[in-house]
Amino acid sequence: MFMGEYSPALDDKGRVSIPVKLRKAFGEDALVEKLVVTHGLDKCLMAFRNEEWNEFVEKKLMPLSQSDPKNRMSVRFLVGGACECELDKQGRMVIPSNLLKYAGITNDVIILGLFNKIEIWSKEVYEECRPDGAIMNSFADELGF
Amino acid sequence: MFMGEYSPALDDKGRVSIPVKLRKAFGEDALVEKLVVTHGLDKCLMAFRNEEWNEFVEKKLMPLSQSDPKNRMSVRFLVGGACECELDKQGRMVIPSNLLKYAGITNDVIILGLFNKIEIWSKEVYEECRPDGAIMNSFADELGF
DNA sequence: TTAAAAATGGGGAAAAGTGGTGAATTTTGT
DNA sequence: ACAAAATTCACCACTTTTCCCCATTTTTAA
Repeated sequence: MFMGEYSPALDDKGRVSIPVKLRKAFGEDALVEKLVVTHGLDKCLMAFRNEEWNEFVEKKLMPLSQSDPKNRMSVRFLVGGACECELDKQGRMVIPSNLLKYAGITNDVIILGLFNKIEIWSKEVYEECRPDGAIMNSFADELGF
Repeated sequence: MFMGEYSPALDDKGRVSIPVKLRKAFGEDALVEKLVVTHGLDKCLMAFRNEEWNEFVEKKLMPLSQSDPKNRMSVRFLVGGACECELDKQGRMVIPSNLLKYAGITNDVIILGLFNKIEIWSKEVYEECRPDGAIMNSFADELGF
């Protein structure tokens, strides 16, 4: 289960290092070695473990009717944008330039763990829309706090 | 499984190079050496491995009733437009000029991997209709994000 | 404070992409 | 039908990018 916020940097070679806490999120022994990265909703990227990605593609994406232009665009957005990124021995991965551009990532990065997925943001972009306590007021009751 | 976005160029000789990641998409050892290219839905071309193309033709196209004029047109569009393109030792293929014209391809190209097929776009054309995050909002629930 | 783990920076080898040349085949004109 | 020209095709060589690993710095924990 992914959780938490981290802020590594994009180095000169386009690498982002994935924190060990996230790599260990699915069992202490087996570090995550590979992530599927693609366009996220909002101006960010999302990354999945292979297992989650494959399940998602098979169950949600492949059944979509290709006669609907909107479905075709969605598949292009998600699968056409996807990249299987291997982590090097130090836990870093190279993110393709088209994805970096989409998310507006140039230097500092914010990585969020969100149960089954990871979100990757440009720090500047994320600070613009970072959620604060106020947004929770309408939810507090139904969440049971 | 094809995935990802790539942007090679059409060179002076009408060759487009297919990225190694796509050529390896169906097993590390066996690089794709040949693709069947034909008209795509929307203003692009689509390309298949022989296996996928044959299955598609047999299961979807051949059963179509030839008494329906719409079916006859579909077969002309897909089979009449198809070309078996071999890749050279460097992974490039020559695309017939009628297909280039259909897709409006003159210089820069965008290639998308979409699980069982590859789409080939003119870069200019694709930028005009490139999907963004907004298109996904209506799907978020049903896709399970 | 010290040791271990994690993050960061960098360099070298290998792979992939690109341009180009010569042979072979097809087309054209006489 | 034959020769010349043009186009196509296959492969070679160079440039660029990518990948993988080593070394150093920084952080964390004992």
